[in-house]
Amino acid sequence: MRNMSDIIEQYLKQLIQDSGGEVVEIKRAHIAEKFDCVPSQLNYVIKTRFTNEHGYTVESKRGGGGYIRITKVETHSKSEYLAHLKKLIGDGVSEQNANRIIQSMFENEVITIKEAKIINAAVERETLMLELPYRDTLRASILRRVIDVILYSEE
Amino acid sequence: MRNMSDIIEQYLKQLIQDSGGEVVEIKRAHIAEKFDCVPSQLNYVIKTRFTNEHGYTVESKRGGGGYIRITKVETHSKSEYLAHLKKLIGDGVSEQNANRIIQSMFENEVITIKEAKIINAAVERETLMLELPYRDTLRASILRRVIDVILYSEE
DNA sequence: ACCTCTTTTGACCTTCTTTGACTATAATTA
DNA sequence: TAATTATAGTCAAAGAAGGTCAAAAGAGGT
Repeated sequence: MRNMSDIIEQYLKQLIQDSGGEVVEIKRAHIAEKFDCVPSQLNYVIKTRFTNEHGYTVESKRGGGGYIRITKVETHSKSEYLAHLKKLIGDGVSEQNANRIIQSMFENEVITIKEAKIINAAVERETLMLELPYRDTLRASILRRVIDVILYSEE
Repeated sequence: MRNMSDIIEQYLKQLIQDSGGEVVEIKRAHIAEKFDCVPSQLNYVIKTRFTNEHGYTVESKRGGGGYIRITKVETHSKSEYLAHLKKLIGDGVSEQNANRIIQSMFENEVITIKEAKIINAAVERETLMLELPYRDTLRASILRRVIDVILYSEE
C-alpha cells in the first residue's frame, strides 16, 4: 500500500470483516490519531472508497458520542443487488462511478476479473468516442443492459 | 546499447525478471532521476517498447503514492486470431457481423458463454441508441477494445 | 546535403492525496 | 436555557504524482 488513504481503506475493510462482514463503527478522531493524519482525511477516504457505487452505506453522528458507521450493502439476493446498481446508474453515469460499480460487482463475486475488464473496456471514455452528456447516457445504457444479462445468466 | 531509451528498456525488463518475471512497479520520477533524464522519457519508453503488441500491460496511478505498473502477459496463438477479428471489424460493423464474431470467439474458447452474452448486450442496437452509421462505428470501437482486453488479460 | 524516423526535452495538463481553516450538530454542564 | 465541549462535515488550496504533445536534436539511409 502506497499512501495513507489506501492504508486506511484496507484497515476499515479489515474492521468490517473482523466484525462479521457487515458493519463497522468508528470514531473519526480516533482513527486519524492512529494513522497520524488529519480527521478530514477519513472523510476523503470514505467519499472516494465507500460510496454507494462501491456498495456501502455511511451514516454518522456529530457531537458527543459521535461516530461514523459504514455498512456493507447486502448482496445476499443478487437480483436486489443488481437492481440497486441499475438504479444508481439511472440515465447517466460517469466513468468513475461506472468503475466503482464494476469493481463492486467483482468484489461481490457477481462477475470475474476478466468480465470486469471486458465491461470496463466497453464503457471507457476513449471507447465511446462521444461528447458529454451523450457519453454518460450511452455508458448507462450499456451498463444496464450488461447487468440485465448478468442477472439472467445467473440461474 | 546506444541510447537512453534502450538502456531504460533493458533495465525495466531486468527488473521484471528479477521480481519473478511477471510484473514491476516503478515510480516514474525515481527512474528518471536514476538515469538522469526527464520523467516523460519513461512515457516514451513505455509507449514504444511495452505496448500490448509487445506483450505488456501498463497501469498507472497519479497523485500521492502514484506508480506505473508494467505486467508481462503471455500471448499465444490467440493473438493472431484476435488480430484477424479486429481487422474484420475495422471501422464499422453491423450487429449481425458482430454477433458472428462474438459467436466465433466463444466457439474458439476465447471467451465463455457469459462473456459472450455480456459483449453481445453491450453492442446491441437498442443498447447503443444511435443512428447509422455512428452506431456501427461505435460498435466497432467497443468490440476492438474488448478484444484487446481479452487478448491481454490472459494470465 | 536531404529526408525520414527515432529519441530527447520541456512546458503545460490532469488526476489523486493531504491538510487545515471554518462550519454544523449533538451532548453536557453551568 | 445558555454556554461549553465534543464530535463530524465541507471546501478549497497546496502538494504529489503521472500524462500529453510538439518542438528540437540525433541517426541512418540515399
